[in-house]
Amino acid sequence: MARTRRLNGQRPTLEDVARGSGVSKSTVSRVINGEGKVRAEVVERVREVVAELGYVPNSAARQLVTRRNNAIAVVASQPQNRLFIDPFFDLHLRGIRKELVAHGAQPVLLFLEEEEEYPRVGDFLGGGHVDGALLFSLRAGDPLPGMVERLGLPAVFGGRPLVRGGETVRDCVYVDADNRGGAREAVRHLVSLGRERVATVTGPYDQEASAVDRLDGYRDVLLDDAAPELIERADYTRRGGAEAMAALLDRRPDLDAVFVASDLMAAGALQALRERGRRVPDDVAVVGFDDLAPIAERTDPPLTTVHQDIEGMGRLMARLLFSRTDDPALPQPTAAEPGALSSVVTPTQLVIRDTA
Amino acid sequence: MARTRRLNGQRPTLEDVARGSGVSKSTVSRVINGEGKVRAEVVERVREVVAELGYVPNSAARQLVTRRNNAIAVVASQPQNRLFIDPFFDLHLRGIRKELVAHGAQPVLLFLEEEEEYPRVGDFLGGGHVDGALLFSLRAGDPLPGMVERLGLPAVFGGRPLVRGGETVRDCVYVDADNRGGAREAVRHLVSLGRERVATVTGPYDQEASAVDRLDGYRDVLLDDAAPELIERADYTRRGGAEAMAALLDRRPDLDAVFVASDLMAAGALQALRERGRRVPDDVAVVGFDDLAPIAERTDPPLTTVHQDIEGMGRLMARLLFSRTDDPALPQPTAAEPGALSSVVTPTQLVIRDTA
DNA sequence: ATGAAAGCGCTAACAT
DNA sequence: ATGTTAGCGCTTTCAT
Repeated sequence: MARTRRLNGQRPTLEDVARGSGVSKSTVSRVINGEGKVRAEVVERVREVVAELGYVPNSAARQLVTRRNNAIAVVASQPQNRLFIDPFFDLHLRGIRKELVAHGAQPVLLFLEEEEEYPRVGDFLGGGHVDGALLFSLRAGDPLPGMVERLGLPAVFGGRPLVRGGETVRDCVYVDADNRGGAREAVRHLVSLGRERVATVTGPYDQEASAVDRLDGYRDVLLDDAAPELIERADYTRRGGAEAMAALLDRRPDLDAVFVASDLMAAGALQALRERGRRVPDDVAVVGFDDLAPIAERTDPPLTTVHQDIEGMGRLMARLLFSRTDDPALPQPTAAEPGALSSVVTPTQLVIRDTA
Repeated sequence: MARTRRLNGQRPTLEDVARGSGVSKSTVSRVINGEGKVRAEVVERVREVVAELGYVPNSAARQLVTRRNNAIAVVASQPQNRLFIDPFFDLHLRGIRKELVAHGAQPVLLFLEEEEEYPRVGDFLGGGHVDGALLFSLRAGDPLPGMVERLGLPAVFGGRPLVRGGETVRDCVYVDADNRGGAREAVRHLVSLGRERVATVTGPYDQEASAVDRLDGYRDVLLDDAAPELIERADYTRRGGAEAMAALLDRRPDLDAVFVASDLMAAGALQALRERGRRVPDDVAVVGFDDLAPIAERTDPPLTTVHQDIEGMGRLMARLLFSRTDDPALPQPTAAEPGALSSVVTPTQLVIRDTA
């Protein structure tokens, strides 16, 4: 049965569905949005026409009046391939997506690689395409926190954003692991094993808060024993970990333990130790950080490391965001008062395997 | 200087900017969209107010009238971690993003993992959020081609979509490498080397067109010599390649060459050959497919393989899409006539290293 | 339970 | 060069 059809090649609108089913636009709208208060008979007829016409609501029109569109931006400002290589990112994103999808929100991914992409992404975020944003893997001093703040876009960060030079991010909400506490536990474990010259391979502490915090945790425990030559900075990559380990061994051939601030770097460090003929853990005890199964369980020997619930942190970010976007009455927590919504630091846990 | 400000906590609109700078909405709109025909003096004043108010255009409102919003969806329907592991995806996506960004379009990534995500993604794609879609890594029989067709959304596919059971994708536009030709060249090379029992490890030819095509290329050359026991199917993973190679060696210990349908699988195959004590290329010559630098250049020995310009294919997809979205006057090439726009098959090239 | 009408923020004729 | 006006497709009072 050929009902009213759009002949002009345009997509069908609410109006078309209304005509096709002999009711008003309001009624169709009610059916689409499942508002009840419509006779079952009418509901069915409208549904038929919707299917027949292939009608899909135009969310621009809808957003214009409701101010929402059920999409959440997930933003990562890091070179794409760095993200793809990193199992951390995979897990984190998985957690985020699960929770978003469970809430019926469409996750929309945005990658930022170049400096000049910020304005365009800013326009996108401010343009009403999304109800909120989840941002992570930011560079130090990233303009993103300031941008979402200015836009008044509800946002939650993964990892405490590291501010650089001047501009302070006022009340940005973030989810982060207890990096400092985890590092303390790792180093205390090494000390409790009787190790006396505990070195550390750090992350890029000029770039990432997690690296700063893990180094601070190391210092908390060792205090004055944390000699500068026992500390070597690397970049969270496997190769960087190997090189840093080699440098440490050159400077302090007598070191008997090392806290490596990520599993990936620890894998590199183990390799460097092997190449230098050091036995692990007999000569040198090693503790990593992250507990990424594909790495920590497969190193030789299996890695003692600090566990963090990465997927859970992703889910938490999403839940925190929803606590804001779901109730528009809630005030922006950017005000003086932090509101019901504040940052969360999740616990870590030492997982003892065979390297320490 | 305190000009007119929004006091109600809402985001500023065109109207606010107009009031603040003492001109009409139209003029502000012209300034925003850089249409010229506005006095420099006025332009400057408007720009000031825009900055002062932190005005960002609401693209929902804009989309409603222009039908465009400068965003392109990039859709991958594969388990997220499969994508992240695969260097192919990284390169492909890089090419796509580069071209999109060069055109001033915002790439918006959507991942599909579960069956039940399709409706939501369909609503998103049909909801006017994006001007077009670039889709790749589809599963066999994926509903996506049918969906975008029905929505009338301009789309270009990466890799020829494999139809399964019934529904044919009418005139879907895709970019694909000359998989069949490349495979032919690879196998011909092995034959020209004097190899007489050339086996093949195929991709999942029940799932991906590329696997079908590469197998067809192998058969094209060998004709009746392509005995069933010389053909072993795998899944484009390293482990799968190793297992398939082992199976082939069990069945035909006398094989003297193998065409492996991806570099990742070839890496696995080389390992299996080594474990079985076969020398490469002396005992068994090996040719791969893809020419992914991080793999092909680092295998031992370096891999002879079929090169395809993956990043270029990504860029091409984007360009093809723009040729459609840029000129709305152009008819949908879904009509009987293919129009100026049709699929592109890009050439491949044999890269001879040390395994054949 | 249903319809009529207003309006979300913007652009695009059409005036001037 | 600038302003006025009429919608884009939808939701949402407010009537009925």
